[in-house]
Amino acid sequence: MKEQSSVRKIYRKNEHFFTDVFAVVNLIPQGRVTTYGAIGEYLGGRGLARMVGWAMSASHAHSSSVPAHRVVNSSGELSGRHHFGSPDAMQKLLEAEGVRVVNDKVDGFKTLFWNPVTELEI
DNA sequence: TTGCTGACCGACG
DNA sequence: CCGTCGGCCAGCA
Repeated sequence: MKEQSSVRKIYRKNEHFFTDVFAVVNLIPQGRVTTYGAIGEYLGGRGLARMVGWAMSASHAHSSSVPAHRVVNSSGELSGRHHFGSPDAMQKLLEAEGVRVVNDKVDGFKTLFWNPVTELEI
């Protein structure tokens, strides 16, 4: 039984997806980071990572405070830094929370990684 | 409809 | 570490 696929159907052409992505991102604790894939996995299963990235680009227009800087790729790299106005804005936001960034990569990514799938367990 | 493109991911060589 | 490939899904020409 693949409950994942049934969950995924819910998000097919469903605006709800954006809202849920923003909701999860808002749950990321200060000084912690998560990944596009983890959020996608939590919401509907594998393969939604690109959708999450897509939603994040929309978060800019959403104007409400979505801590998008706490979302990095699976390698801990700041792949979305070019969408923050200036190329180093994302890094500065992270460093302001005590997250060290070296070479566009989160230092101690594994330790700081906040996984909604296991942390939320819903 | 096809065929790209994307703030992605994992496997493989 | 690097490049490639297949998978995922929405939007657009």
